[in-house]
Amino acid sequence: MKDKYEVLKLENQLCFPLYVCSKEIVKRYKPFLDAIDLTYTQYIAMMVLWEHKEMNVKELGSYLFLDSGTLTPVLKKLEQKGYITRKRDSDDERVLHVAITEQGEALKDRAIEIPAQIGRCVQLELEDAQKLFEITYKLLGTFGEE
Amino acid sequence: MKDKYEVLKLENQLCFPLYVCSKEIVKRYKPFLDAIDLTYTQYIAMMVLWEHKEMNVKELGSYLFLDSGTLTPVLKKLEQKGYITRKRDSDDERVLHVAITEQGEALKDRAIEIPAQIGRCVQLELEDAQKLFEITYKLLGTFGEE
DNA sequence: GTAAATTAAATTGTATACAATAGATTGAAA
DNA sequence: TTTCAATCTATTGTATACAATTTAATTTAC
Repeated sequence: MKDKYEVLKLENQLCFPLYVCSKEIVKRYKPFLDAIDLTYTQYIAMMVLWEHKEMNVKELGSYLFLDSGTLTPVLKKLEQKGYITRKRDSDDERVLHVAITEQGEALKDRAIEIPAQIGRCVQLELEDAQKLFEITYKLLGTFGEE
Repeated sequence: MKDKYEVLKLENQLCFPLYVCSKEIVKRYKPFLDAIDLTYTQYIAMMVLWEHKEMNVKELGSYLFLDSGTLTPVLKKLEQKGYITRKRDSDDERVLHVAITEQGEALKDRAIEIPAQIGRCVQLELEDAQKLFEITYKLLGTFGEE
């Protein structure tokens, strides 16, 4: 008879390899991101702003699945570096607008090679990468609902 | 013509949904792990020790993809709680052996329902879960090589 | 029109992660 | 055997994450 504790073995967990893959890939970004003086969290925040130019903290958080507790210090750093501005909404002082600066815009050209560089670091066949992308996005879609 | 910055859009990244899925699932462990007073990192360390009873920090780190910088405080916490012991190897004082205690062993019975509870929280079809497991483990296998 | 509820950010506290370094011990090489 | 290199754990410093709370502003109820 099978050990009833089989379900508690690390190798039988689904979350664990996901957690490791996430960490390991993020780690591989480091040398490339160091070159443009960004952390991974700062990088994904910049990605949203490269695309949308302007956004408040709440919206940005819903894109990134991060709350203000995480974003506030990240955005202050990006402001210090001159890549974004932070300004309160004049109609609703609770809301803080984050907007990309020229300097932040310029950073885009220095970042453009990163996705391909990471692609070369991560040894995954195209088919697997596509499937992984598909499944994780499907899962991610279930998180908003509660 | 397609925007050359397309590759920098958040929605075109593979790492991002992986990173979000990992975080969101780990978050879902919290209420269940709170009930047995473990954090996620403590939980996966205990999983290895439930299975192997005894192990040094280096080995444990290679199972968990964590270094001593992360593990040292985690293991000290588990020792405080009485779930493990930490003892230097008498032949090689550099090595620290971690071993499960009776109390740690007993915790296994309180944890045994957690995998099924998480399974009910995560809305993923069996086929997708299997595929995700397969791909992430394949990827994880490429990390050791460098 | 004002009290109560809600909302958005920020703050606080705890727990990871990890790079880099340090400290101690052991192994290897000469 | 003694010096140098390698190994293992711990420490330090930085940056997340997130729960819980706080603060300030706005909205809703009445």
